[in-house]
Amino acid sequence: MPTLRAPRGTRDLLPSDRAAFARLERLARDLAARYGYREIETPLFEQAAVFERGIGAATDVVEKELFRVVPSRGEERERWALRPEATAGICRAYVEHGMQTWPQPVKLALTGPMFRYDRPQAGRYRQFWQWDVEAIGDPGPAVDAELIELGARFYRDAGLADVEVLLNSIGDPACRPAYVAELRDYFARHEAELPDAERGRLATNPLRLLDSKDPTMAALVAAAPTITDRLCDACVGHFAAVRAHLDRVGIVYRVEPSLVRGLDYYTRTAFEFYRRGAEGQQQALGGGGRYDGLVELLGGRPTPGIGFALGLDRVVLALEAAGAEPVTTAAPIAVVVGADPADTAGRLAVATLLRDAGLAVHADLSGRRLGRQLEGAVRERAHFAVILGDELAEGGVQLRDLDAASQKLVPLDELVALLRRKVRP
RNA sequence: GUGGCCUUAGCUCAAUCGGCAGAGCACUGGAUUGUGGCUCCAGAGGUUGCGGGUUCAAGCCCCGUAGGCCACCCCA
Repeated sequence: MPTLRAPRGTRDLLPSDRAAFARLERLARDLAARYGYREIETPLFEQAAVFERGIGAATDVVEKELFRVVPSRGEERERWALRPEATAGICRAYVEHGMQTWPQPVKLALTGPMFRYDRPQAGRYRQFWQWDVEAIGDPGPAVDAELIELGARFYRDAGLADVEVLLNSIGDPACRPAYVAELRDYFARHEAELPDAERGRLATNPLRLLDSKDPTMAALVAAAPTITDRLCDACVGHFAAVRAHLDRVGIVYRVEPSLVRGLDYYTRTAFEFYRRGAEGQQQALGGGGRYDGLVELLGGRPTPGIGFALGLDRVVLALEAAGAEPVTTAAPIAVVVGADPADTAGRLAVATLLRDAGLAVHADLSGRRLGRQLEGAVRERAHFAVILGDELAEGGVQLRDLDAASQKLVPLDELVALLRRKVRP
């Protein structure tokens, strides 16, 4: 029989990994609530058109990385895809459920797996987890700053000190087309100097040439016209106001004129979070931006919006790299062990009694001798062992304090009260 | 999609020139039938990623393939 394994680019989160994720998810949920964002859940797959129209058919995410879903029978004409990100699906839900009639802005948050068919690499998986936060219906600029501050707080509270905010404005329909045309002209004049790999982008997406990592491009990019100088008055005003708001709440950021985002729906504000010193690798810890045209693109009324997505896998990785303490799972309060290895029913009954009282209790249901059972209890980091033995005949058990290495005989019907008192002094 | 390195027990790794596949950790059991992380003993655990080839003989050499890691690309 061939070895069965998790698909390429996916992974099992074993309890220790899962505990680290759970901690981040708890933090995300708490912060979302504190900032007035409510949780939403959308399907793991959508009609492919949601992404093709929303994200843009010419983007890498849609063109190369979409996981298409083909049903084995029935509905063959449906074209579905696993979600590569959350924003498009959330905006689809906004339109579908008439959220424009809710008090604006509609502030939503989602935590869950995303899927991209890409070659796996350090910190890059085909199934990965994001915390996604969206504010739909507020043109900003204050909400832009609020959202960036929220993202920065998440990293700080998670224990990552050296996260840097990169900020840019990439214009809007009033000014970006002219800029893109100018940029295309500029690179076309220098076409001979472009590396082969980059030349194809001249026609498809000249903006992407700006964040090329090819060192031979550095001088060319540095001399290229910048969007910052070509923004229309409205975008200039918006960008300045976002910066002013960020300054006011004490967020340090770096304006990065070459920052463009890979999804077509972004307008004006664009930002990314990087570990300091790790820029340039595929080590973005998160990113987001404004998408004032997206809701309309998906069939809704013209509605502004802004959001970000943080990669939980990468945050866990960054925490490990930073030498953070591993997250430990809660130890049981007590382990029920027995002198008669065969009496699993007795141990199970006493454990159930304690669990009825709300205590976290493990029962050693193995057939091994008492010494081994106690050894196991200690290794589970339990504080107490309830030892079942001959005393049971008179309705008593030994309650052993594993930390103090002492024990005493207690009547079974006082065990719950006693343990509760010790656990919650 | 492109390139480089790698793959032996659950994990980390040995195995001389091509000559009987091993250790540590972890796991299970035992050490005078009721007491601790230690110690000692034992057990279990392998199609050496997979498929071919060369050879009397392949973990080792050759070809293919899958997977992992790293980089490009892209992004989280």
